[in-house]
Formats: sequence, structure tokens, C-alpha cells
Amino acid sequence: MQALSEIRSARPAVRGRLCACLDASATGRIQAAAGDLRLNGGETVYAAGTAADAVFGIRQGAVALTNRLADGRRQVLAFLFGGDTFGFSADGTHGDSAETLGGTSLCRIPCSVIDQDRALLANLRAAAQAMLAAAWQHQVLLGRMTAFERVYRFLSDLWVRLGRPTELHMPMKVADIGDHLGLRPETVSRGLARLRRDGTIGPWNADGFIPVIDPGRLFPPRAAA
Amino acid sequence: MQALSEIRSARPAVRGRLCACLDASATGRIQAAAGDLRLNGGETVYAAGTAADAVFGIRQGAVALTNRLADGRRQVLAFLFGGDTFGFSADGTHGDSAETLGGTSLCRIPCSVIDQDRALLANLRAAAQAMLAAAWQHQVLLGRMTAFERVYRFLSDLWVRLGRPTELHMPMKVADIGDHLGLRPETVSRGLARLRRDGTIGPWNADGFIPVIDPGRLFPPRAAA
DNA sequence: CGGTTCTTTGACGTGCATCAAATCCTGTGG
DNA sequence: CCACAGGATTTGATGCACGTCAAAGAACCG
Repeated sequence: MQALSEIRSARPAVRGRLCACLDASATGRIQAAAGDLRLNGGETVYAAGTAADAVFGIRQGAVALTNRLADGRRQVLAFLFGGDTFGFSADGTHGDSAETLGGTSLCRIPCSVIDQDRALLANLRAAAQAMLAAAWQHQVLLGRMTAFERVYRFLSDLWVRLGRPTELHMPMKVADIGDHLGLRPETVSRGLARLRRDGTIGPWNADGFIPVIDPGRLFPPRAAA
Repeated sequence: MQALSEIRSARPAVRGRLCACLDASATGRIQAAAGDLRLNGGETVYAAGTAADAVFGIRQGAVALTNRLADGRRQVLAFLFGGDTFGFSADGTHGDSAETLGGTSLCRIPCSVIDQDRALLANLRAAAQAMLAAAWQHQVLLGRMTAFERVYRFLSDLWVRLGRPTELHMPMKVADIGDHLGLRPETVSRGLARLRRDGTIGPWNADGFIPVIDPGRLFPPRAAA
């Protein structure tokens, strides 16, 4: 993987700045071909089963990738934020749906454009591998952690991903978190209540932020209660 | 519980011909650079945290990709078989461990070789995307399915992956399946017992095969490839 | 305001984990 | 060939973590 050094520089910290539309390597031709998209919350970017003919980058906002069973059970595969790329597929059809969480602006790059650009293809490969690593981490969470550990790890990971801010931006609902962690909303709520009780976080305020009161407790070198 | 036909509703993961060493596109130069590797069962191909400087293809046999928590809890991320490729990484370090299940022969292609071959890079991208799709499917299983549904889906998916044979090759232990499905070995055993009782499968015989007695029950009509 | 939707909290039920013991399997040695 | 030991699987009994049900707040919006 020659690109390793490139990938590393393209992915500074934990999560890459992989949004091709924001990447410095994007040529003028590509920037011209990239369409802009502004959506309100709760809108569908694409649905499972439709043709995957473009890749999306998040300029600002948040997106949930989801999958459903026939009886309505839902799994949130990932929450994505500014700078993340999504929508690529191995077989030309989306296996997942993507929906916005709050107002979101996206850029859309058709596959026809991507296929002609080596740098973008390398970025896509890196993005797919980073998402695979994240999906595998999440499998450990879903398969082997208790309810409280899941809630705790979710906040901890999110805090690192968002750059260790003093307030976590949480555009999603409690039920969405539950669908991500394999829990019922009531159970997520109880986990958050416990973290509030022990002084790790503050109350989830009205405009969608959770204050981080004790970062040391949110991110110990690696332990679980 | 839920009708078996609906369990299948989520789209099965796509699986490519991904083993670069077996791929027709591999040039003579690459075949020369690819090293051969023969391992017995229970051996480690690579461990989490080590440098990811090569990609592996399975010529024959089976491999489990695993991840562990500090206290020993284990998650099997994926079972891989002949033709599958693994070992690539987004950041130059393995985030998972790979161990053989029974005698296995591998080919090993150093990253330095891969980086110079566009066809191989494209294969790697496809492999990463196919694995991502599979990992996402598995998230639905881990997050939203009952114990019996997990066992059923595991056998059903494996049957399709292996080409709908009359006997399923099962080189792994019950405990490994449990670590893959987020269940205890006792629970996996009860699931298999139920499928045996209702005539879907036969008894797991001594040399590691499970006969498929009623394919229609194992794969009810609904999902296509 | 009143209706709607979401979150929180409490009380209760259940599916799977846990614990325990019987059985089977495999290799080793007599 | 049988005897035996160690490990894996199976089966049963019990307990608990989380799901489910229910109802009471909050936030939002006309």
C-alpha cells in the first residue's frame, strides 16, 4: 500500500478528512463536477436497494447510515459528521440507507468522475478501510459489551472523534443511539443518567449538546466500569 | 419469534473473487513476489498491533479475524475461506488478529509489491468494500437479532458463501461461533439443537461437517444473491 | 394553551448468561 | 483391543441484565 504515507498524511488523527470534495487533491474539474446538496433533518440521501452512482461528502451536519429488517427492527451502522465520506458500494447498489440528522450540506461526486481520478480512488480505498476498522470495533461493542459499557464507549469515542470538545454535539435522538448500540431507548437513557449522576457529563441541553464535565472520567487510558 | 423468511430480508453481503494471489489479473512478477505459507490449526498469522506490511490470500483452509478486550472477552470479526483476502489496514497497523482454523495454506503479498500494481489496488478496494458490507450486515445481526435468529442466519449465510453444498464445512469450534455471534457456546449449542430437531440440519459429524438436510428451510425463498 | 413527540423513571417479565453436571470425543499408553 | 485423561459439547436448573409495559414529565409547535 504505497499510499500508506499519503493515507497517514491524509488522515491526521483518529478519523480521516476523507471528504473528497474538501480534499486539497481534488482538481478543478472534479470540483466543477461535484454537486451541492442541502437537506433538512430526517431526509433520505439514498435508500437501500437503489443504484450507487455517486459518493457523498459531508460539508457540514451529520448523517446516519442505517439498515432495517422486514419487521422494522433498525440498526444504525454509523453516525457520520463533517469531513466524512459515504455512499460507495462494492456492487453498484446501496446496501444501506443514509438519512440526515438536522440540517446538513453535502457534496455529491458521480462515480463516473471518481473512476477517472487516481487520487480520489486512493482516498476511497482509505475511507473504506477506515470505515471497516470502525465497523469491526463496533462489532466488539455490540457482541461483547454490557449496556452501560456501550453507552460509555459511544460517548467516549464520539468525544475523541469530534476533537475532545467541551460540549458534545448530539444531533441524533436517544432512539437512534439505541439503534446504534443494540439497545432500547430506555436503556440508553438509564446509561446517560448514570454518567450524569457520577459527574462525567452534564444534562443534555435543549439545542442538542451534552457538556463534558469530567474528561478524565470520559477517557481513562482504557477501562470499563 | 419472527417468521424465518423475514430474517433473511436484509440484503446478503456481496463477496468478490478477492484473493489477489489467485486472481487472473496477477502478473508473473507479482506471483513471483508472493510468498507461500502453510500453517496448522490454531496458529497466528498476525497479531493486533503489529505492522501491516503484507496482504494475505487464502489458497485453502480457513481463518478467523479476531479482536479482544483487555479482560479477555473475544469477538470473532469474520470467518474467511479459500479465495478470501485479508490483512490490509488503513493506518499501517493491524487492528485485529488472524488465526488459522485447521491446516491452512496462504499466499503473502508484501505491500511494496501491491503498491505498484493498479489492478491489485483496485482489487483491494473492492475487497475492503465487500468486507465493509459484510461487517455492516453483521452489525444488524449482533444489534437486532435474537439468539436463534443469529445461529440460523450464520448457517444460512455460510451455506450460500460456500456455494450451497450438501455439507457445511465447519472448521471452527462452537465457542468460536459464539464469539462471532455475541453468544455463549451453550446458547449456540441450543440453537443448533433446535435446527437439528426441526430437520433443517443433521448432526455435526466428527470430521467437521454439518449435513444440510432441508435446504429450503435453511434458505427460504425471498432473498436473491 | 392543547396536541404531539420525545425522554425519563419505575415496576415487572423474559431471554440469555451463568453455573453445574453428564456425555462425547480424541489422543495416549498399556 | 481396552483404560484413562483432558477437553469440547450438550443438557438442565437458576439468576440477572436488559427488554417491555406504563405513566409521568419535558420540549416543541401551532
